[in-house]
Amino acid sequence: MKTQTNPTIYTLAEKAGVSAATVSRALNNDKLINIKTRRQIQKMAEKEGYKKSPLARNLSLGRTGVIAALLPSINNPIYTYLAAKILERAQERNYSVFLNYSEDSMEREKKILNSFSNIQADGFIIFPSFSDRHEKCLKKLNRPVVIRGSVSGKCPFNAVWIDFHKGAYEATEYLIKQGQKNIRYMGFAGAVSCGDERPSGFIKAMSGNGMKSPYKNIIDTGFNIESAYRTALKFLSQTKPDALLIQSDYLAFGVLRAIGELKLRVPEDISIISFDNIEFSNYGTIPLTTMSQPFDEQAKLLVNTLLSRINNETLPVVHKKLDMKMILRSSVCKKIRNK
Amino acid sequence: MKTQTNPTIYTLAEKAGVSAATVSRALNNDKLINIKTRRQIQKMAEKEGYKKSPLARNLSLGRTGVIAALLPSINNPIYTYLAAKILERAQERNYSVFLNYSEDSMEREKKILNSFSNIQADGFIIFPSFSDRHEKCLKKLNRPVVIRGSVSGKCPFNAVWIDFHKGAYEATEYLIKQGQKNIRYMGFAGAVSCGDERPSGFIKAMSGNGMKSPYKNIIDTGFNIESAYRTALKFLSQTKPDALLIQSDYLAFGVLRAIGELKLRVPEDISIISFDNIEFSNYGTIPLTTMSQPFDEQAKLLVNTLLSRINNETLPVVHKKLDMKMILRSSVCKKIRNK
DNA sequence: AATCTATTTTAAACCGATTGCAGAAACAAG
DNA sequence: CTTGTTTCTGCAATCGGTTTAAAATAGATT
Repeated sequence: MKTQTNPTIYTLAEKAGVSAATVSRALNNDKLINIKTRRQIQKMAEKEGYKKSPLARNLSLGRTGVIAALLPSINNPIYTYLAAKILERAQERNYSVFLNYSEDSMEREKKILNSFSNIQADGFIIFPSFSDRHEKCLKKLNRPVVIRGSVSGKCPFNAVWIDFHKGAYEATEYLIKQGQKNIRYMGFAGAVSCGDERPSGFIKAMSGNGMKSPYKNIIDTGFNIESAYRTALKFLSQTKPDALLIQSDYLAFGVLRAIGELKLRVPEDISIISFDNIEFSNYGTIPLTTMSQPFDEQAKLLVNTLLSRINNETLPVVHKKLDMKMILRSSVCKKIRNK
Repeated sequence: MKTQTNPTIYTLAEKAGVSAATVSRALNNDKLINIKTRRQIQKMAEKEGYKKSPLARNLSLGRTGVIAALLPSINNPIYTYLAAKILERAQERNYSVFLNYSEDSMEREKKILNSFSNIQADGFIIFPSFSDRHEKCLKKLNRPVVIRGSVSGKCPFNAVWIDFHKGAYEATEYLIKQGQKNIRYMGFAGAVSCGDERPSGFIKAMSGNGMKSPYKNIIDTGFNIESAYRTALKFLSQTKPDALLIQSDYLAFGVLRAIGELKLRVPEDISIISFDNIEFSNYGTIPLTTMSQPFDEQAKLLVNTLLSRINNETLPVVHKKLDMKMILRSSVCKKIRNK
């Protein structure tokens, strides 16, 4: 079997007795080329197993057909789901996606952002984990960027985020309506600095219902599941709250382990609402009531605004906030109190 | 702010009063260029914010620096973990990775494999979900391929896989030693056709211990968590086995929901061992005893064999099988029987 | 037959690098 | 001063496409 070099527009041109320009145009179905010639060349290309070289094509066109995405973590499946949806949407529009994960490390995040400027993607989707001090980094990319995360009104990049404030408010209200009194919020305190508004939503709902000094009711779990487990174990062996509002389903699974070890029952002894609606939240011994974030809509929005921006850099900057939806399952119960 | 076109070796050459060839060589730190000239050009490139165009470079070099990977599913985190490790290893060696997911759909798998031949990656990592009838597809890629999955001895591609047979055998033996009698295997029956050897390992251990017609003890869950839940719910409301061996931690979470709904306790009423050691398996109300598969070693092996093959196509084909390790947690108990 | 116009096709530049080969410069030796 | 080496630099081709502007051909009009 000889090493057969792939056909190019030049070899095709020779075989067809026309010029390379004609072949190129014919393969792009350019009306400039006579329909007969076009068909004939297309058929020949098919027969010879011709494949366009994306490399050459992109060099010539000055675009890569690639968008790069920076996600915070591989462990929390929510980012995998989002990545998958982004992939899908991008592929529909003939874009490829490079994924990368910062693993909630500021250092890695910086490093990846810098490496992105060598990657020559046509645009970027960024999930920042650390405040918006990146702005200079992102500007240096010199390409359209869409941020997934809350930003201030004057942020010069497109952004899409979830109304966590409202979500937390509604979840807390719901718990209160179910008769829960002693409610705690558990989550990664560091997330607040980069715009996590869940704690403030929680506090608003709690203080609106007459709870005082609600800040004391916020417990920092750290950002990974193991630290959430340890924190919960320590906390719950001392205190027995009625209900927990947890920053993510992912962290909730850490808390659940502590609950299991302490032989507490959900929801009889303790009710739980968390955030995200990852697939796992609906399985395991106790399906979790959760505040769902819209994966499809989010991904569609991220990809669409990015691609529009890529194709027309003068488009106005868009900041879009999406709502959450409560998914009722089995981790919350009505608390009946004997006065 | 004017639209500043990026510097190229040509603009640099002009500014430095040398030829583009010299600039190119200097930037590649070619000893052919006088050390003084080299430093000077490098410094200038730095100052001008010069970035090599990967597109042009790769076209010229005839390689892309990209490897593409086809994974079966986004929902089962094990593939995300593996993807992340593959990403890491590839990045260490300056390769980028395109990910794609077949979602256990044969149609999608075919489609993606075909699209891969347009992608011009330097090599491919393929997790086949559907037997090895792809061989022609993979050959058409005309590039190095490494398969993650068991293959026959004469398979012409590199392959890395896990010794699921042995893993299942050991897990079953362990359950038997714990005094469990009525043990069932639950998993996706379709996986067998593409080389899943867990059922055979299970059967070997069971029949070696005097159990007759062990095939009846295999229950098909389908491949997703929801169907695993439904199957388990139906099955467990009729039968109460002592223990379950479950194909993956992922599916085990589906089964756990059924167990929770039926008010059974793990491990008091029913013991569980599953496979993979995903992060979630260590959390939730009951940490699962599981047969761990080596993520790091696997990813390293996949990437290394692929890259070696890319850099030297004449290397011999390697088939490598990796062992599992049992991780003891809380989902199995010793069964004490009153005769 | 000559002119004009509309339709097809092609030559050549370009995208931004790499690299073989030839030639220039620097230096040493005779 | 000439010749021979060694070291350094540049020309030009190459990778495989796209696209502008110009040339060739065909068809219509007088």
